[in-house]
Amino acid sequence: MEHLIKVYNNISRKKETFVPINSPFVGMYVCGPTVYNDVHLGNVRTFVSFDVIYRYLQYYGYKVRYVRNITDVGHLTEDENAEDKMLKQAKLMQVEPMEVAQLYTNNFHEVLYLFNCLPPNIEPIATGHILEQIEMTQAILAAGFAYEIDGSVYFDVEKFNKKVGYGKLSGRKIEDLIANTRDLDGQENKRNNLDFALWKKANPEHLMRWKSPWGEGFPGWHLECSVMSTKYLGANFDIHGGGMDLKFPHHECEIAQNQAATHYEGARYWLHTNMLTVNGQKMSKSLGNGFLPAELITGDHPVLERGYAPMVIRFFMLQTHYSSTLDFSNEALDAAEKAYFRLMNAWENLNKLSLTPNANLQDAAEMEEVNRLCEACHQSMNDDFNTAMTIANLFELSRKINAYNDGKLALESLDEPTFARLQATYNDFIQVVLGLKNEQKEQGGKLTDGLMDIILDIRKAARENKDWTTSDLIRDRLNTLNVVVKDAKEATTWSVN
RNA sequence: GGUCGGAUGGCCGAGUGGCUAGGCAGAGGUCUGCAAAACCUUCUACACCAGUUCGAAUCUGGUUCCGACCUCCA
Repeated sequence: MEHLIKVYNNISRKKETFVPINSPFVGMYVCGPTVYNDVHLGNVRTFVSFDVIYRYLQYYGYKVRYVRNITDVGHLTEDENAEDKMLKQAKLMQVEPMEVAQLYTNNFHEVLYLFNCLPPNIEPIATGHILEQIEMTQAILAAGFAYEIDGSVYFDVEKFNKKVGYGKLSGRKIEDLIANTRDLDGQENKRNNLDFALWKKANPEHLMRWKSPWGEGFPGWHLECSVMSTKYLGANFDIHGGGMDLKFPHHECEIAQNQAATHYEGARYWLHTNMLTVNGQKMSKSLGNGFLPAELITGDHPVLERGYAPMVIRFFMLQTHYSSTLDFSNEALDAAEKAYFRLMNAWENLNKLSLTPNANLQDAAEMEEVNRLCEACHQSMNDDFNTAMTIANLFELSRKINAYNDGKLALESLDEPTFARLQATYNDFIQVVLGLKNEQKEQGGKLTDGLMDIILDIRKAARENKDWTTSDLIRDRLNTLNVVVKDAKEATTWSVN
């Protein structure tokens, strides 16, 4: 049995055994959002994926320091004015740029909380690390891999490529890049189109500006991640994550900066989550084809037939491996919703079961099967955090659990350690590792429960008298209120849909 | 054009050189006053063309189609 975690490392393009630099400590850095507007669902997917990775690494026994930044320095928009996104939004809203940042940082936190993502251990913000960014720029200048022109400092990609090598992560060759870069505004004073800004001189009207050895300006986009990962995790740490779309140029530039300043590439394992698509097209802020998490929850969007609970959406996302694209459709969400409630139902059933061990009834084959499935949950997570496979294993266990609950299989065929393992594994993987919560739970309330008891008692009496008209009337009327009544053998249960 | 990644049954989606993914939907059955739930059984697969192999959907080469990145994006 293999008990080591394997991860697909984008820098080697291979699945590798995960070996922390300083076990049991693990450092993980994930690129966070730019807080100039609402997070959309694609962002949520990435952070849910890394949330599960964070959760599993901890469950596995590692002491993880999870750092996820907030980018609150704006970067260039695609329009020809090359306007800073933070500033553009601030002007639009007629507020301070930092108010924009605060507003959408709050929104970001609320959304991730809704999706049951654990907060990172450190959430550094770019504007809180201007000094460090100036220092790293100086270090890169001192190493000879950057140059200053007119109050801006640029990374010298060509020189770096000759001496160290550029393009390892994305597999790009510098000659191809030179042939293909476009001319962008505000870049005319760079030596080479490929060069990227470490520090930009601020125009007189630019609101976000800081003093530096090169005059007033603001840091380049790629720099903050190099700086903050180095500051909180060291120059050489374990995992760096982010969306696939950050692979180039963002992460490539980060690696170059890291190497120029510290000689290390930064992280040893580079993990990228794939994109969310709508009708086969990437969901992105720029394309405007995304919906907001709130819209998906309420169903208030033209392409959505109805809303889905946050946990249903989280479950839906985890049914796919993080490295595959995930396409959104009402059909897929409906299927996921049914599956999710089945899982939750089995979970409830499991926690109602209690075993009185009986050595005479124990069945070695049955115990082996349960143990095998429990083991498989670990194995599938060890295999590059394969949540889809883990969920499949949990469904196999669900079938068992339901059979025990129904009496179709004797719970006594298990001995105590096997039953305890089943309970622990099932509870842990759903709750601790996958971070799912039971959405059904929050209904009822004392008064409702009491009223339902009365109603169902009356119905029970009717059924005992074979007064099917009355019993069916009660059930049908409750149904119109979305209350579903189920007559199981022992008792009648109800739930709100 | 360059770089990278895909193509799996009605749908969503894992995985693998020979052995059931899983979920949703469909069919049959058990249970039930009926219904629901649950359980059991079951039907649809691995883009195309070559090659390697005892054996390939899984490896190799080619073809077609699709997507991402190459400008900010998770």
